[in-house]
Amino acid sequence: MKDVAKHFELFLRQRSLRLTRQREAILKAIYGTHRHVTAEELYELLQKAGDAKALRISRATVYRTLSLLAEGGFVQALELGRDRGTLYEHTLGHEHHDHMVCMACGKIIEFHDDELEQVQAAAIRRHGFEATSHRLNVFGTCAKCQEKGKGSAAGEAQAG
Amino acid sequence: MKDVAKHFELFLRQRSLRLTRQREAILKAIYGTHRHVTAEELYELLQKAGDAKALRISRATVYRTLSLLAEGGFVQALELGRDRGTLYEHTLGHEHHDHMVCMACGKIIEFHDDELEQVQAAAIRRHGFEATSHRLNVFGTCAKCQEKGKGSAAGEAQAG
DNA sequence: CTCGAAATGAGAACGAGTCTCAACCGCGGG
DNA sequence: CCCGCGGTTGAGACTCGTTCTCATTTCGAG
Repeated sequence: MKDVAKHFELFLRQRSLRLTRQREAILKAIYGTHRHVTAEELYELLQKAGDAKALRISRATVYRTLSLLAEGGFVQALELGRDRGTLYEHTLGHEHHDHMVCMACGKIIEFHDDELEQVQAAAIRRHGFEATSHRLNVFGTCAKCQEKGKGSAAGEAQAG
Repeated sequence: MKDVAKHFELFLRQRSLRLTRQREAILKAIYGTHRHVTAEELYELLQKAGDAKALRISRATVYRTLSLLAEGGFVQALELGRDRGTLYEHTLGHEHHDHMVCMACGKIIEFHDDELEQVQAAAIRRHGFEATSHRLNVFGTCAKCQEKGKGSAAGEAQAG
């Protein structure tokens, strides 16, 4: 986290941007949670935290900073349908991973598989495409919810 | 296409829904293009086409029908960031495929790889998850744009 | 400390998508 | 072939995530 702050400062300096209290607070906030948060959640979180230090942060600043952090690779946006807003997760200290979203309980599970990455990369290359990033989102039912659902009613959920 | 209309009629009948001229027109429109279209594009398209037949279709109906078609598995939604709206593609006659999005020219390339699918399925199963669907979106530069970019300026684009 | 430029706050604006509800019309029954 | 029930539609209001505007504040180099 100390490290991250350093990196962020450097990143800003490189682009002649300023290190403001707001930006610091936002970086700290998103690195202080292990969850996937929306801009709004982060905003509310910062409202509370900020009261103590008399530091008000507007919604606009949260959005702006989140974009900045995404550009710098400090956070990553996750888009899982237009119903919820964009979710953010911090990236430093988390290697690339994919997401499984449980349609029953809403849990988001991160996973990583080397073989999968390799096969993916190969398939993409085979098509002459040069990938800079990729996102795999899996929708379905997590282990826990499979248990729960065994006797009782069934679920729905579908698409491709 | 004739086939699809039949299937759709059946689908509606099973759910005691009605086959209206609007629904027919929308189904026909989305099966009449090979592109990925937004609800808005489809709406405009239908405005023109409808003038001839004096059939006006409202935006609401386009959205409603698109959802219905998605439920029935006739179309599939593609979400590639909040900047554009949701894209739709018809599914019947198209097996499952993933998407590569060129950040330079905006082209969307569909591809499919059996090995990839298998490895994916295995990785997911290994985590005790039961998948009902998944989406792999790859962002980068298509072969054509790689050529173009070779001598001149570079591109940006990034994320995970 | 000074000053210019970047950053912020508040709220207006935007836009994709949804909702409302009166008018409409598929479609099964008579 | 007409009737009527209730699903469907159109128009536009509405929602809500996100971006924009612009006056004011605040970094931070000198």
